[in-house]
Amino acid sequence: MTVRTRFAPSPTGFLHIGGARTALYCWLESRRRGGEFILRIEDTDRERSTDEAVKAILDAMHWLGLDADEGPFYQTQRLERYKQVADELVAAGKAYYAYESKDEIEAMREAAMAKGEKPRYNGYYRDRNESFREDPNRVIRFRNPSEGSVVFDDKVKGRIEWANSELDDLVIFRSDGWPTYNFAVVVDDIDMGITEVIRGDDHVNNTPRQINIYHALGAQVPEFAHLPMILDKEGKKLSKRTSAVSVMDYRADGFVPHALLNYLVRLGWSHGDQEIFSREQMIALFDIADVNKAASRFDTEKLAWLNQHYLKTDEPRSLVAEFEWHLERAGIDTAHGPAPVDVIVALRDRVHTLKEMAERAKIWYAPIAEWDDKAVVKHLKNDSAVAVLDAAKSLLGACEWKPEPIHQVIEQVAAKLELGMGKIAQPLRVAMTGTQVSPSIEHTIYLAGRVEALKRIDAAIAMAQG
RNA sequence: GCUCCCUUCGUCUAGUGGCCCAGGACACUGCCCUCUCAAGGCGGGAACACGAGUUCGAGUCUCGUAGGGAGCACCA
Repeated sequence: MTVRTRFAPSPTGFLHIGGARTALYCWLESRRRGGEFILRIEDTDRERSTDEAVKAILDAMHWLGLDADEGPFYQTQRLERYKQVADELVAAGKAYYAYESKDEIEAMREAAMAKGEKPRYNGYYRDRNESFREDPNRVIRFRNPSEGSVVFDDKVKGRIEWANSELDDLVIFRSDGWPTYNFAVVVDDIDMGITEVIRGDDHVNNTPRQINIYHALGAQVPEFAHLPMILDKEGKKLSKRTSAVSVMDYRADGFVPHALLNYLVRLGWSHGDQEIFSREQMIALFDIADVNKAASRFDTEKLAWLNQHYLKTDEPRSLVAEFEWHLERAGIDTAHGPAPVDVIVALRDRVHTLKEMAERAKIWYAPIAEWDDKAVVKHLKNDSAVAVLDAAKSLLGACEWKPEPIHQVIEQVAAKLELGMGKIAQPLRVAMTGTQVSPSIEHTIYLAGRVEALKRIDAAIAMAQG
């Protein structure tokens, strides 16, 4: 039987980090085993689901490169099917109509709590065999077994056993005519032939009751794998207030998809001491059975390290499109100025993100906005600065315009004036950028372009003499 | 309250009874390299939650304790 996994988000917000990792693990598990990956949108909560959220999730999945083989399927389009299955269950005596109001249910829960018991349905209609009637409170409840226990072997958590006496008769069809989550998922997973249910471990508690529904429906129970949560730096639940949670926020912050994927795959899973994984390696090596049981914390600094790793090692051309997206967002006009690919080469081992790179790239696309006074005083207002700038200017006017020849020019200036590189590079750096920090001097000059570089040297000479 | 789950350096993790006075990575830190900033190279400090038990031997098995988490909805 071919392996089929699915990612089933509810469209009530953006794709967040935890969801992205779940999607990644589902995707990897299906890819490694030559199976299929299905995307399903769980939108039965009509109040909270939105089309914008659906689009945001799809966009994020696409940006990450987690392509689905089937779907997206929408639960709202499968209402008739859920009705049909629920009716079958009622007809077979495995589910029944119940007519308590929400207030009555609430009172029931409070009474149970007061007695120190688990709040649950008291089973009033369980054996009353009431027939269908029009009633605003009409729901369908599943007749959960009252004896024995449910056992399953979770691929992450191990063996879990649950006494049926702990479970009550859950509502599978609400009074508003929509199925509930626990019912819809089971029907969907059966219909879609899902063999591996991989999801967050907040669903562990739902699993026994879902297994009972599988049994009632006479369906094969899939394998389950419940992933531990991802916490924030403080070990608290990830929340928008304390950290970036949306995948697309990470894009805006300048991370590349591969780095995020690599970070996520290592959060809760490992392969010996290996830290860096190409997509192919992830697919070949990942195994859901090797995932850790404990929750883990999201560490942006390690993500940043991985991001820089990919900025440094990826083919620069492959980063251009994403980098241009950031340049545009930073309000930079690239009509004039260096080729973005050259900027990437000059800056990639000096920044951790593409956002930072775009910020630093500004000095080559627009005039120097402000001069760092300390830099000017230290490197331009001294005995040798003017001579250095003059010498550089005349040689740069004629050399081939590439980093290597420019480097030769710098060395010639140093030799001619009998000065160390520090005395040569710093005045030129201030001339080019207005600051004392930038990439290697030959790249800094190269990126400015010959005309602009000479203009900036002239301006610096004027300043040095002024 | 009840049920279920979790617990190795600050963080992510390796470890499936002896190879572990616990290995790697991020972060931090010392030195080297160096035109600035980085990057890079070589070092350093840093952990088996606690207590019993099983065993010749326990991070690894069992049981308790403590701490953390999830769920107990006509939300997914």
